[in-house]
Formats: sequence, structure tokens, C-alpha cells
Amino acid sequence: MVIRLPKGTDVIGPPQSSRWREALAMWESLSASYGYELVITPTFEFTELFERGVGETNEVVTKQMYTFPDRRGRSLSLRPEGTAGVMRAYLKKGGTGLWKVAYSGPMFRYEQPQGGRRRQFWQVGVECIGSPSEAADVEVIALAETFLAKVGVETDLLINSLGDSRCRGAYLADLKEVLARSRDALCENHLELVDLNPLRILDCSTCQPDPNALPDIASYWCPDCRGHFRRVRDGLDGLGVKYRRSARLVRGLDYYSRTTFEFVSTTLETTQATVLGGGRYDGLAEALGGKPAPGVGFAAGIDRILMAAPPGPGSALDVFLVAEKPVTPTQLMEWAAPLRQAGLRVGFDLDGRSVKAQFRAATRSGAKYVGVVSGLRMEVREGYDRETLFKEGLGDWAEKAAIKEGRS
RNA sequence: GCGACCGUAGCUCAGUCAGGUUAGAGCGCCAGGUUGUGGCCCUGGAGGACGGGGGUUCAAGUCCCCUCGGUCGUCCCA
Repeated sequence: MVIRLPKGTDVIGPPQSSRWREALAMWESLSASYGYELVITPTFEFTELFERGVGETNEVVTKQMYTFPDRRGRSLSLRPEGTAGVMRAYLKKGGTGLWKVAYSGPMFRYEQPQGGRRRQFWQVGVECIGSPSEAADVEVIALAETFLAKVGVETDLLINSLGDSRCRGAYLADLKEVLARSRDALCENHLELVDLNPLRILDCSTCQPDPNALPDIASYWCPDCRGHFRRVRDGLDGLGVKYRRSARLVRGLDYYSRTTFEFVSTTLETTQATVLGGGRYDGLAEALGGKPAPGVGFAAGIDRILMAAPPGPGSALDVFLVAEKPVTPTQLMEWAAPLRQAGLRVGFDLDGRSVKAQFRAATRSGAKYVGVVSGLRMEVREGYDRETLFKEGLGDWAEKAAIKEGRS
């Protein structure tokens, strides 16, 4: 009996992995084109980083972290999200200047697995740290939108502003008061949050306080926050990005301030339809013990995105080589080399099976060209078209084919 | 966390309700035949501790309990 996978983990392999490869490659080039450089942070950290970054009263921290002591008894946790680690990296390198970075990697949350929710899942994201400008917000949202469009996911964009440390206080006070008065409308696991973290209650679908009684953050925004949000919207309008304001969009992590946004799939059947989320986190640097530093970013769940994305072409070989008579699989590699050099995807049977079996494999591989190697020549077939090649001519043929198949 | 349903070949499943000879099918895989050297069709073959543990019984894939996984909902989020 083969050892099982831990609950909530998956192996992403062929044929599905070809879409991952495409999406991740696209992510690399797209984020680079917006001027974001690569950052790689540890997948495990001292637990404290997330407690202080994400927020101690947040469910992600209180219930969903993979936390364990290391051999010296220090509390470590598998990262449940990427932003805290990136901000820490920024602070450690001095905490000044503009830092635009992109990341890609697995995150971990100890939850009940479900469609679109695994214990290990993959996120890509960007962080733009060091600029308080609305232009940073707009750029990050535009990048997010372009990414989703390129993968072919249809979404609605929701945005909101949570205000900042100046205007949020009055809002929270009023919100607490209203929630305290309507305790019986709240679900049991959120009663204690009324004082600790009332914003989180807005994100709960079971808690049903009277929506008309709830204060709207919009009427508490200070002039600066109001102006910032206005300019973000103007920027999005200018780019033709469609969005809708959602007064209850508070997002899952505690570090957000001002702009928050969320892209929700319009096609996903599951309840986990949020495919990308982010916002501005101007207070995070201080929460981690650093000098103040503004920042804005997002994270996107690749697993969910690919669930919502169209199937994609799959990964077919371009050329399948068939060895005839005395030609061995090892010798085929000499024929494959110049083709591969040109960028073509080349495969062949490794086990010296019958010609019939090799042709069957050729069919299954989806290869457009079949190259039958016998003696010193190779007959290339494309449907019923045939062409005889010798080793000297392989390079030229391969280059033309590579251009034709878009591999060069 | 909680609830419902599910777990038999590589894959999709039948068989479980009414326990009983060597546990089945389709697809896939391997070999052969046919063929335009492959795609259709035909023949043959390999492949299964019935998720794991305990119990009831003369007898358990089938009934009972536990456990581990999966799916969906709830909750939450990417």
C-alpha cells in the first residue's frame, strides 16, 4: 500500500500541470513587465511574524496555522500568506525606498479541505512597498486584472476603502456600539470579536445585524482617505477597469488600510469564488516593529484560478521519433538533439518496443510530426505528407518547424 | 470545528439493501491479427491485501463500532 498524501494536499501532474506551467510562466513575464522583481521568502517563519503581521485575533492565525515547535522549542509556522514575510524582508534591508517585488509559491492553512480550498495551495502575488500614492494602488489592481484576463478567468472586481488610523477609530467605535446592541443577531463564534476585531464580523455570512443600522465607513473617511479613494477610482476609470464598491469588503487579514479589493469569479460553482484579493497595508511595517512604510499588493490563488479558467490546449509533443530495425532508442537521441535544440518538443519510446507500439505511442503523444528513423535517414510525416531528411538537414528543418509551431 | 454522502483493478464504476463456490464490466495498458508501418476493428494477456483496525457469524466487499481519507454543505478565505 502506497503511503497516502496528507489531508488537503495534492499532486499537480500531467496533464493538468501543463496549464500550471503556462500560467506561472505568464505570471513571471507579466509581473516583470510591470517592473516587479522576484522575491523568495521562507515557507516557514517564527510564528510571531504572522501573529503580528496578520493579526492575533484573526482566524487565519488563531485556527488555521500549521504551528509546531522546532528542535529547540521555538514556535515556527508554515506561512499562511506571503505579505508579512515580504514586508519583513523590506524592513531588514533598510526599510526605505520603493520596492516592487513579485512572488510565487505554496501557502499553508489548516482548514477543512473543499473544492478550491486545500491545506497547501499556491499563490502568486506582488507587493509594492514604499509609495503612498494612489498610482501604486491602481498599478497593482491593473496588474491583477491583466493577469486574470490573460489566464481567461471572468471576474467581478469589488473595491472599498477601510480608511486609515485617523478616521477608522470613530467608525470602529460606532460599529462596536451597533454590534453590541445586536448581539443576538451574531453567530456564537463571533460574539467575542465585537470588541476585539469588529471588522471581521462584517465578513461573516451567519452574523446578521440589521444592515440599515450598520454604519458605512464611507461617511467616516477623512479628507485624505476620501481623496485617495477618489483618485484610485479615477485611475481605474481611466484604464477602463470595471469595478463595484462593496461597503462590507473588509478582507481577511487585519493589516489592510484604505484600499481593499477582491476579484470574484463569475463562473466558479463553489463557494470559494474569490480568486484574487489584496489592498493597501500602511500600518503593517510598524506592526512588525519597523519604521512606517506604506505598501499595497495582492495575492492570487492559482488553484482556484485554474479551476475557473478554460481547459487550455494541453501539452502535446511536436515530434515523435520511431526507431526502425537496428536503430536503438539511444541512437534516436542523436536525431532528437538538433530538433530539441531548435525548441521543438521531441519524444520517443525508450524501451525498444515494436514499431506498431511506437506508432501507437506517437498517436497518443499528440505529436504533429512522426519521424521514422531507419539507417541513415529519417522520414518525417505530417499527416500524409512525407519528407526524407538526413542528419545534415535536420537543423534547417527543425528551425522551420519550430517557427511554424511557435516554439522558437 | 460541525453535518450529510462516499472509499472495490491505473481510471470510471457494478456487486453492499435480502452475508455463501476461484470478486466483475468498460476504458486504459501489454502482445498478436487486420491496416495506408499508428489512429477503426478482432483475439489474447497482465493487473485487485474490496482505505485501515476491531467485532458479529460456520461464512463478511456485503452487517456493527472505531479510525483514516475523499466529496459537498456550513464556516472561512486565495
